[in-house]
Amino acid sequence: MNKIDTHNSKGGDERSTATSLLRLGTRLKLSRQTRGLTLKALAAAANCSESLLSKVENGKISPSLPMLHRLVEVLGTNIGWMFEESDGEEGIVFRAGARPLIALDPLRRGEGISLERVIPYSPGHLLQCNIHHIEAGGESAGPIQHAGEEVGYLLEGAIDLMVGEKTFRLTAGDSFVFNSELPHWYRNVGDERASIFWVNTPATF
Amino acid sequence: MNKIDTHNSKGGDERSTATSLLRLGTRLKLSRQTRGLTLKALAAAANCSESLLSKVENGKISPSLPMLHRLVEVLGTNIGWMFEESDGEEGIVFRAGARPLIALDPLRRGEGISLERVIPYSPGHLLQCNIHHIEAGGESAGPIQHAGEEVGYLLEGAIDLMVGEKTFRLTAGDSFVFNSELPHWYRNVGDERASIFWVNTPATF
DNA sequence: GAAGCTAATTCAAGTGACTTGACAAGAAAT
DNA sequence: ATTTCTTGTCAAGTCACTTGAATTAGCTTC
Repeated sequence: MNKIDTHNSKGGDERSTATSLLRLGTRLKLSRQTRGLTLKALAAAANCSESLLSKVENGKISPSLPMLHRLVEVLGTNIGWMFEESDGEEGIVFRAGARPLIALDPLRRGEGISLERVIPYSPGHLLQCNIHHIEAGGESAGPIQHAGEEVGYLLEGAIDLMVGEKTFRLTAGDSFVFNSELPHWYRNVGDERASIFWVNTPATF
Repeated sequence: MNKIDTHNSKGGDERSTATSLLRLGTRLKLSRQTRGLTLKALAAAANCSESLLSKVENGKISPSLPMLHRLVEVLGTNIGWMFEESDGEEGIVFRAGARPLIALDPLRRGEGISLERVIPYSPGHLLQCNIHHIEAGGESAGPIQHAGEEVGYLLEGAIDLMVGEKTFRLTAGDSFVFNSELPHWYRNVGDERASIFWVNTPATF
């Protein structure tokens, strides 16, 4: 029996099976998108077809365990996280070092960058918040533009932050605010890892 | 002369023309996306081709004034907004130690607390952001409730954060997120100053 | 162990949103 | 008037993702 959820269940169970499938799919999709991967890319990396992924993400089928395992491996999460119950009331506090870490796809989102998720995914959040860890020499890929506002605080290291036409050299403790419409990107200019606490409005992904 | 920007200019101007075109395009695109319209839909509403819109949004061509007028009309903005210089440019970066510091009224807001303003007060900000410095033994006054969402990160020290019915002990590096409607307050439980990087959506959401 | 089922997986074709390039129609400059 | 712009259209192309039919793998059950 390879699948996650048996279908021997009948009647009332069917529905909850369906929604849990969908939740799994949603999380997988989110993980993928956060990393800037396309279905094709992920399929290649996890050695399966795009089609399969599409169906899994949309809750049409449930992946086999080996399959799911390969997926979370590529995505850098763990299976547990995919099934964690949504954090109503709990999940207010997240401990240092216990937050999910996501490596970005170097080609699409930037070189040597990983995101530490501060706000877990669940629909209805007004804010998006990650700690960007940038290895020495790392930099974000091409400028990004979207609606909203960005605010951040440099926890450690030194970066050049480019916003609009200007470049700013930031060191630990410096902060910034700007309109997301302005194209922006950054580069680690120190010898060590730089970390930025970064918050922005709507998660218009 | 139908276009926005003349091309008689030569040399150095060309570049700025190009970027201003791109900015216009970006804003148009943003307006469209915010409204959830596709190129096709907008094209139909503004009576032009998708292709044209695509080019305008990508700064490949500049729309004629009548065209632009129809666009902003459908999008419900005005032409002026499309060209407004974004206020930003200045006031993007705030240096550690150079941010305005505000001592809270002990009676009304809390004991031994000062706020370091990260986002300057000015209308039109979507976010509110302060670093809360809490002296040893200090605590916020009675619980606060408002609409929106809060996210924070403990920069240094140790605090007890009370949200709803629960209390959490936080140390440096821990983070939290919660709905602003939940009553919340905090207390410094360490021997030294505690600092929290705190972001919230303004009540006007 | 073969027969039969069910559900995961694939391949190939389809769709929707956007882009690009070749060309037509107007204005502007000569 | 003719040449040279540039906006605008049409049709073809691309990219990311979906859908559907066909195949395959993994159990059950005889």
